[in-house]
Amino acid sequence: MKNSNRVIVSRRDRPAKEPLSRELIVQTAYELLKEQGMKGMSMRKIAKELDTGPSSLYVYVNNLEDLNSYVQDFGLGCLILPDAENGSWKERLFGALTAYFLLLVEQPGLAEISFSTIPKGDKYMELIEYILAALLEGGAGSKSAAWGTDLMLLYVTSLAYEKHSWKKHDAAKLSDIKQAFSNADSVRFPFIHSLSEELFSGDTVVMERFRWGLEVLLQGIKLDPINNRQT
Amino acid sequence: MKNSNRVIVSRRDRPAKEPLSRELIVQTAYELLKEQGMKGMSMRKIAKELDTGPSSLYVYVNNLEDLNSYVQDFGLGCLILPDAENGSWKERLFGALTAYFLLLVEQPGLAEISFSTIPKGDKYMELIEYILAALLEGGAGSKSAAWGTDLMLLYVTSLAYEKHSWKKHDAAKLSDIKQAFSNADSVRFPFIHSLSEELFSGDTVVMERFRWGLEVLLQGIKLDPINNRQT
DNA sequence: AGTTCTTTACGAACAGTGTTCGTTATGATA
DNA sequence: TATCATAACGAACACTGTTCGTAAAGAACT
Repeated sequence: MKNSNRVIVSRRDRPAKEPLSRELIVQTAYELLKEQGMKGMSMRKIAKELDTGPSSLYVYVNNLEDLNSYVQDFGLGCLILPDAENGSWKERLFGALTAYFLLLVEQPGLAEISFSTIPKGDKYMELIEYILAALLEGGAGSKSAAWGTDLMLLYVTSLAYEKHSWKKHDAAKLSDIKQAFSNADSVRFPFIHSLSEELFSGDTVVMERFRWGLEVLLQGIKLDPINNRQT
Repeated sequence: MKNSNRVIVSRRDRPAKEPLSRELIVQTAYELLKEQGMKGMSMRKIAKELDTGPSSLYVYVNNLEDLNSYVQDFGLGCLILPDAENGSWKERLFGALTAYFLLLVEQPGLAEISFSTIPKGDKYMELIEYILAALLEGGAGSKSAAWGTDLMLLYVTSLAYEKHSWKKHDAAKLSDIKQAFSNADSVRFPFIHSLSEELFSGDTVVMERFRWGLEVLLQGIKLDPINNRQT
């Protein structure tokens, strides 16, 4: 209609543009996610990157939420779990969780996306299986192992996301909050006042605090508070 | 200009409309948050509810992030901490965290907002102070108490948010995932396969699982894995 | 070859979003 | 009564996810 006799010439610099595919879309999306976080991974920006319109993507992907799942899977592809033959069960457990945590910290977009997306990819199931196995080998009961796996993964994801979320805010506001804590009314909030250092020390020694949390969780799980609860 | 001789008649049904104020905005926003979650708490919807334009709100609030903080504080106003005189330190600790958890579960919007917003209100500081005090009374060291407080609050918020996030997805997709777990390849994922019941049981017995997690955390914190770490 | 049919591509539009700007109205003070 | 800071707000900007109708390209079949 409006431009019937238009020249059908490729609108892109590169001569033969790679045809669209879900793989290509996911890769491009992940690239944007790494660079600019979830905010930069919009349908329109992905489409622009692929030199097409946003509607073209919907051939290969149902909606953004779907794409999020695929991208999460794709990102988890970089996760390398420790060899299941070597080391004690605890070393393997901590090794896997640390690898997962480091990946989320290095790619904060992945941490971001992992919170709003229910993981259902193969790689994530491998991770669950790996941790379940380690906990069971460590002597945990069925329920403790299952709930403990959930708990540990929740911990890792939350901590990584929290770390990212705090980093997003400008340093100015952050030090404002620190000040609010150390300047806390020592009458109403005596403990916050005196422990403000410790409350924020986790910010600088991330890995130490992470490791501490793992240790806490593991010790608690091993005690199995369901079976031998001490009121 | 364009409509100079317009009739200056109140565009609203109610005759004398309450003048704007931050309080009123926050209240209205919280009402929307309770009804429709964060998605329903947009500047435009709040403005519409107050029968005005979105730009009017910016007199009393810097931006949406700011408003989120205020709304979070406002919502936390409903939190009732157990009387600090009665009961053991553990009863008070669990009482406070349970009250917080129940509030977040009853008002999922609050859980949602608590994740994207750094808490800096008075009410939240009261909560921190309360838990710090309980842990210290329970015999935790400075660092354990501080990091333990963070850990327990992170746990409560994350679990409440996770619960909400899962509920948002239609039941169809959710049972799909459950199926994916119980149908998991029993060769690649033997443990997931055999423990799929336990992995999902937390969905139905929320409070039991919540309580279990608290117990796990507390046991782990009490052991203070920093000072007596057993490699 | 010509015709049909399905898949892929994509421009335009819809209904939203947060935020800013410039102008108007209001109420208190000088 | 005149002045002036503040409050209110319409319009616009630059975004967002998603849908719809149409156009092109290929494959399959007559």
